[in-house]
Amino acid sequence: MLVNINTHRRPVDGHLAALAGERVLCSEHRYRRGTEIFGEGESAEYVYQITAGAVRTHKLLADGRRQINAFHLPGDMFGFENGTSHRFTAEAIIETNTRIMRRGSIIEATESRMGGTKSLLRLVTQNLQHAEDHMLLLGRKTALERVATFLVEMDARLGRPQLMALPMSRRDIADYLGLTLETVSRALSTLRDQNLLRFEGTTQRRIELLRREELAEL
Amino acid sequence: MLVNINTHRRPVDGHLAALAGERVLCSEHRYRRGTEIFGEGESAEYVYQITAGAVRTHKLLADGRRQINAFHLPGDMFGFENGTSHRFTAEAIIETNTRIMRRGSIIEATESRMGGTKSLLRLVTQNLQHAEDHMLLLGRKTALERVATFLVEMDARLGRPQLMALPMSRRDIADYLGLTLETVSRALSTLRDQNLLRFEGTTQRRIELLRREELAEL
DNA sequence: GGGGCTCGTTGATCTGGATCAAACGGCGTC
DNA sequence: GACGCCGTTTGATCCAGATCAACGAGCCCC
Repeated sequence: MLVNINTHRRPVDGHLAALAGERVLCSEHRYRRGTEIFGEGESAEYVYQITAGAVRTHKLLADGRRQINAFHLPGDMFGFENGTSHRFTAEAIIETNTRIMRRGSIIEATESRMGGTKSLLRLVTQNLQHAEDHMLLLGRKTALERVATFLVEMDARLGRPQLMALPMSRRDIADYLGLTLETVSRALSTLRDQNLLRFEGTTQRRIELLRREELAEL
Repeated sequence: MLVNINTHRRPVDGHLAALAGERVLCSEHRYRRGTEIFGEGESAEYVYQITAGAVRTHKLLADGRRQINAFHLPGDMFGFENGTSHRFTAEAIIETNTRIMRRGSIIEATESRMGGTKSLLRLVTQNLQHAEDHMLLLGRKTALERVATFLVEMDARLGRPQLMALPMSRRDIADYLGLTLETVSRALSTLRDQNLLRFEGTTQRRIELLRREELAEL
């Protein structure tokens, strides 16, 4: 991971900077498509916020089975850890820019600021809430429900665009939803056949949702 | 027959009380077996810490499918919320005593105390860490692996007793592991047949783990 | 003591999604 | 343009775990 780091002060905008205030050092960092941001077990020095791009965080079992915990999009923060080392691996799905700051700085900054605890707590409980919702999906939903839930989630997080351009592969989606890539592909085809969505062009990663309400009620 | 599962009481050394300091009001509350502590969607006024007993937190789908997020034992805290309402239901599995305090009080107390943010953050990230581990289990482990993981988790949390007295039913375990109760029962019988565990008496809820290492490496 | 619970185990069968396999484009390289 | 490499779709088959069903043990209440 030998990418140059430009350390400088950032203007207040977005969660991380706003939380920390002007006094705290943030630096920017760029990752190329497919590169690792940090690995499971590495020491956790920084907290990250995405300014552009997309990141996946996952855990691996010894035999290669992979579970993606979450996809992170611009504005999202990740890398909060309980102890001193990361509990999962983070990788850039596409070219990604991040803003990073030291864990310690965040805590200090938070303590010296009224209301800071509440905002910091909100960032972490947002991750927690997502994890809780995802456990329900993984434990109790069918393949079709999982894929529909995924589409609705991504649609909302991308701001309900006319055309949704997914950055991740079918395999990534499968590992996120606890399925195989074939099952994801079949579920998408089923939804297409039910006129709930449409593929734009031949690339299969651009999807237009045709009836959001019906998708959502799965 | 009422089994006392708190013989291995872990030091509750002041998580909630220490965090809050002496100034903050805590009150105690007792819940009978099977009663609801709070429901999904209710307003979230309090944070809870168990002093004795066991609690399950779950989400429900409209058709009755249930996913248990976590089992909470003495010393554990739960009820942290992002917004103003609970995202899941909490119920006492057995007779349970809790210490409760207002959300707001915790935040205030934390802010007025150096190092408080860090301890509070740890409590929440502990929940987050558990959720992340559980997603891997739900998304990518086999039935036998799930049950083995569950046993190892409970064993550790109960302080590795000679004899483990599980407070929860097979259905609770199944809804926690994303399985059916029959599959849980079969997995336990398989492990018994492999001499990895033994049922004590006829009640089936007292289990002695015979070879912890082999269980853990599943 | 007996009826009616609840809880757990075990057996038989079914099925949703995994696995194995093939084929199709798009894309980059030579 | 020909080739190989991905990523994706689609088809055929398989199987882990769900579902359906029976039964037994413990417990409560009358």
